[in-house]
Amino acid sequence: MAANSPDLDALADAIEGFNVYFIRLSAVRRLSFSALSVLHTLSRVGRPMRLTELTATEQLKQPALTSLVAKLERDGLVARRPDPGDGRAVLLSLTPEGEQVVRSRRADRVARLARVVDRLDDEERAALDDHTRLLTRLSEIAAALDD
Amino acid sequence: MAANSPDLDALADAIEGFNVYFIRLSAVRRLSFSALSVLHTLSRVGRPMRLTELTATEQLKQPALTSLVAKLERDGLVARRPDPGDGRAVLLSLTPEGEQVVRSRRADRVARLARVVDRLDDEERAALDDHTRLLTRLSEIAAALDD
DNA sequence: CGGATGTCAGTCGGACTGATATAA
DNA sequence: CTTATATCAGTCTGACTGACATCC
Repeated sequence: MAANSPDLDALADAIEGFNVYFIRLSAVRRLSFSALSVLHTLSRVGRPMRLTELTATEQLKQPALTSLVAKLERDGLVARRPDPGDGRAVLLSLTPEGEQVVRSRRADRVARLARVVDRLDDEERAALDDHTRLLTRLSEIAAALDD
Repeated sequence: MAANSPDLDALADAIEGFNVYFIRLSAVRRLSFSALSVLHTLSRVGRPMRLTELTATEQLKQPALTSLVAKLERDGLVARRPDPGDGRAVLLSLTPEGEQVVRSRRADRVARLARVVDRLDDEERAALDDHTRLLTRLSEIAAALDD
């Protein structure tokens, strides 16, 4: 390992260790991991999406998404309407209730983070925003590499 | 929001965004998420574990672990032997082949990280080890809070 | 005996593949 | 006609609950 390069093994371990804690899902309204992921993606993208578009980000095939979205629609979390410009396609968007689920999950995670950050010392806490920026940069680069 | 406190919403978003990228599993040997998680836990803990002990870290009930471990044993990735000190219990450990699976997954992730880190500028790259330390601190605190 | 550990049996949801309808 | 989008049908894996055998 080169002297001046970052320790990627240590970083990978740190990420994995942190994920073990961060991922633990407070089972919101009996929704599956995939269901929550769809809600989250719709929220993050912020505009109506097609089923096919979701197959790219979710790890599901089209038929699985069809039935998953049907369930989310029955539950009142997702709205489906035909695409006015393309008779084959369906446009999916979050209902207000669906948005509420996403917000509530985010709030849970922030509350969890707050309890952890509370235990940091002042110096560590001061470094946290830089940390956030770097993490965001890594995500952006990673997303760009996937194109 | 207080002026001198870190932006937890931004941090939560950054973590979620990064996980979207980092979690994507290269389907190793047709192993399920749960199966990989068990292998990973056994590797991380580094000593034989009971089924019951695994139910605490994995998000599975005992019967599910029984069949999952049975499958892993058939596949030669996990070894089961009776606990010499307790006739009810079974001790689970990774076989060399199981350890190889974990190593290979780690290597994949490090390689992925390397491609991303490559695109950072010098200043960002220099900050990365501090980043790792902070992330590790967060995991340790989070783990301690769960007791 | 009561509590802990693990397994067995039956059920169910969620995902896959392959085939199909409809529109671009 | 070919391609894209979505859905339907059938199957299978993986997880659950509840009952059970075994050992502390």
